[in-house]
Amino acid sequence: MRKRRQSLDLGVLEDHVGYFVRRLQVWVFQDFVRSLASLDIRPAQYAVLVVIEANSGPSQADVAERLGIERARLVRLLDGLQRRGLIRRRASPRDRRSHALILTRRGHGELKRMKLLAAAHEANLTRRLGPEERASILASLRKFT
Amino acid sequence: MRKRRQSLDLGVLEDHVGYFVRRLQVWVFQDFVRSLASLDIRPAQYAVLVVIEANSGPSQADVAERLGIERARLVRLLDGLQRRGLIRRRASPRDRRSHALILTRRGHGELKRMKLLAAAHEANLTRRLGPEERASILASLRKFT
DNA sequence: CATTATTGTTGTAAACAGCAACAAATGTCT
DNA sequence: AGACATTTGTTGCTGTTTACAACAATAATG
Repeated sequence: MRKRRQSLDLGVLEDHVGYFVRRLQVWVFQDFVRSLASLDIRPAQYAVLVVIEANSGPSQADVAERLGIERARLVRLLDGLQRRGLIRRRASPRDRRSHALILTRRGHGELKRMKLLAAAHEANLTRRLGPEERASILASLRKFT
Repeated sequence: MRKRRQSLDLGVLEDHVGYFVRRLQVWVFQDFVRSLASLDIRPAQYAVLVVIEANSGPSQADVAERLGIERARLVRLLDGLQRRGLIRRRASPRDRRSHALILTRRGHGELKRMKLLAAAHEANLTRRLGPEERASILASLRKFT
């Protein structure tokens, strides 16, 4: 039998929001990755695709700012999505520096499947937290941003 | 004047707990790092020190499991703390494989100062969220683990 | 026009996470 | 007791994420 070992005391960590936020974040992240593994999509990629779909030809700077990721990182992230034929960088009509991001037809199709799996992931979380607790957390977190 | 640009639509991201958890986590992490920058301590290091203080001579495996970090990563993290004279790896009396982790006198002193700065960071968050909202989030997140 | 700011991009470094392997020590089972 | 499996701390390697600095092209501003 395994050696019995009671859980350690967290000390003042018990009063730090950051500690628990991180624990939940890790769990959510891992479950999301697992849930979308068959499509080989990670959370950041999913977020970018969703935001591109929900807006008409946003620029890279727009997307980066809205999602709170660095412009430099978004560049390489989009490179990957473009290589896979999910998005296109169209020339912007009014600003020759910037790109208007759009989903390809294939991108739309894939995103549709991603959303199904993402919803399943969200259901996992609901099962783990209980529906009202999840709604409560969601409402509280929304107020933050 | 800056080009006026209204915020992009988040689309279905609005219904994903993970998205908002990440946003909060990033904010908390950055504010924590900034708050403890003068002591050159990062969140993971702080958590380890707190847990060592709150328990009597825990093993590395204990701490790693409790904090959800990998044993391998904890090794290098402890190397750094030991080099700075904050902790010691005492020989465990009952198991010659494992170490009993303890704070040095200096570790105790430094941790005391860290706690003050960490409390200030927590106050930042409270100011940002409001006291009752923070309490609500903390309670909800605690239930998760 | 001259200057300043923004956009996309590349490069680089650090932190962080995951996996595999290993020797030493302990536990388990017959 | 001895054979076998497991645990502990450790090292190495591979990506991923984050941060920061620089740059050319273009746009905005005085």
